[in-house]
Amino acid sequence: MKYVNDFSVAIAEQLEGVLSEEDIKSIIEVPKFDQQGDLAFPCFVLAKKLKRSPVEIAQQLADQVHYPGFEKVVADGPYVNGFLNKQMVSRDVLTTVMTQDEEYGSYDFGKDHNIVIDFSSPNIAKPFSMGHLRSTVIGNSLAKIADKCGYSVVKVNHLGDWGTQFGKLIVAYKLWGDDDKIQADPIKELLELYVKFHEEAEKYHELESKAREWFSKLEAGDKEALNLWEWFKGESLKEFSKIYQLLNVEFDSYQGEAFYNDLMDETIEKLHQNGLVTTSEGAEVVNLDEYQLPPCLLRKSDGATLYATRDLTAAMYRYKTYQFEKSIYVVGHEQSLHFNQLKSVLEKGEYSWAEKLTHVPFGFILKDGKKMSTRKGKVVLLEQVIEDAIRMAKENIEDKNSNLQDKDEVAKMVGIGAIIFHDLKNERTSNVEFSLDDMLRFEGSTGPYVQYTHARAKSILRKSEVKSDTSGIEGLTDDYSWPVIKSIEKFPQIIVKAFEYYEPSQIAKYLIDLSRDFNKYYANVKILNDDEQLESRIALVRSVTIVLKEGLRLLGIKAPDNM
RNA sequence: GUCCCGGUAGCUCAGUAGGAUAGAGCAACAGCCUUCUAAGCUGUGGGUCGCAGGUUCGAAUCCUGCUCGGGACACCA
Repeated sequence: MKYVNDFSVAIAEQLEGVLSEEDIKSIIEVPKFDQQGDLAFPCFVLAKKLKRSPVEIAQQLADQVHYPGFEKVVADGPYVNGFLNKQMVSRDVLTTVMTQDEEYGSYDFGKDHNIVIDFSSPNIAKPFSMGHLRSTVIGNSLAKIADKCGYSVVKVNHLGDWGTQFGKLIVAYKLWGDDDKIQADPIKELLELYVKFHEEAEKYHELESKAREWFSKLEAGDKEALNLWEWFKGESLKEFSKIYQLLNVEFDSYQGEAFYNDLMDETIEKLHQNGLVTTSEGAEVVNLDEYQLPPCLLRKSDGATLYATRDLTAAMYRYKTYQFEKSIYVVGHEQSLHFNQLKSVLEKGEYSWAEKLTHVPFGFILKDGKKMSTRKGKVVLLEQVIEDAIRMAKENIEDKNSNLQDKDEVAKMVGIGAIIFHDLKNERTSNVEFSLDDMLRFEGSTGPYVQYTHARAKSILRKSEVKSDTSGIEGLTDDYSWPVIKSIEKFPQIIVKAFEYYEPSQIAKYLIDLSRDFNKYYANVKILNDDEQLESRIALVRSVTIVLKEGLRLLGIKAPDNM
């Protein structure tokens, strides 16, 4: 923030080169407690250099530093604490936000660069699990954040539409399948077939080899196998698109694994030319000893290609097609090794863009402390959870605001907002225990809390006569508006942080903080009071709505004006 | 066995370039709606930051060892 610059310049003036302005800037921090001021300069480093007591130095600096942007500068033990001029800063911040509106916090450092984000990527013929939800909402949010930073974003849904599971499914279908049942509820039926297959396969091992047989047929282009595959895929996509519509997620490409089938030989051939491929135990592999990694398998001893081959092919295809600056994979953290191998193979092959690949892992959703397993049918269906959330949101509306218009529309925004926010508020990499109660909570640090804060603020704006105009903003000096102002001022930095760490949770946490600050303000200050600061207070409220709405948008959540 | 994550309040988690007195939400208890939406606000209780060393003026944060939990480790994706 620019006030850090001002502070470091003011301090640098007094130090006569003992520390550079850059150094000072990097030392400056935000005090832990409000009463300690807005910016602090700890004097420990200086004490060492000057061989004097830090307390003494702080005292001297505090007496000498003067800058019109500060109300006062005081020494507090070994710290020099600066108190910003509230009137001036608040006027600046509010004017900026209202002028820039939804562009506030936007950057253009990503201009003219493409980012490919691979996310969601559900498996065909399997239900859309909570795990896929994580990939979907994280990826979707990262796409919006990257766009906010100026990048051109390509959102890729790398569908799991190929692999031996289709062999299993075909076998199961032929043995126990019922067309009518599948038509009626495809995902559920296909899942049951899949689960049944694994149950039966434990007793009758020949099922496994039958499945491999059918998958080979599929790869060879067998008519019957292909038709079944098309059918399963079509039904699955119908189901998925329902969910994407609810979550308001869109993709630029649905090129899944099957798309790369014809390019696989070419990939292996290229790697051969680079001299990377060796044969081991009948399989074609790339040795990665120098990276301290196990070898990467490209082709099984029976001639079939593997997951790694497909991902290598996809990476090459994407680089050729999009010339990406970054290629991000939002995939569960259990696949870290796979992506390390992927990157290492490309590095070894001297593909200069290998370093542009980034695996953005996330922890999984646990059930009773363990990973959920599709094979055993131990999954919680996302669609069910979404329905529950919307229904509960509706009940809340009937209960608290039954005169509301568009109840169903708002219930949808709130219910889904709760689910998405719940998923994004925690650090990506931590595993989370599945808890329906937590997901459907609308109080405390939740999406609906932020939405509610936004709706209250909007409600005030509807009641005020003040025009959306910056000329009357004089600035605010009270204690309750100050945390709100400082919070609003931080928004642009939060976006950069969220982008650099690939962490939407940074934004989610920020929105909770801002909402809390604003709710305190709301509870303690009469906003619609006709005095000379009315326009400034309204500007504050308006700025809060702008930031909350934009922040929620970056998470993929809608902000109703009324709830 | 090797490698990668993680262990902070009863529960879920913040604390990301080492800094002042350890922070929220939930749950529990006690308050606040004739005034801008109570999905809110205010207060109370609750902690050997997994354990032990080390580096430092200063460690929840960095290093080492141990321990517990999860994950990955060649023909699945």
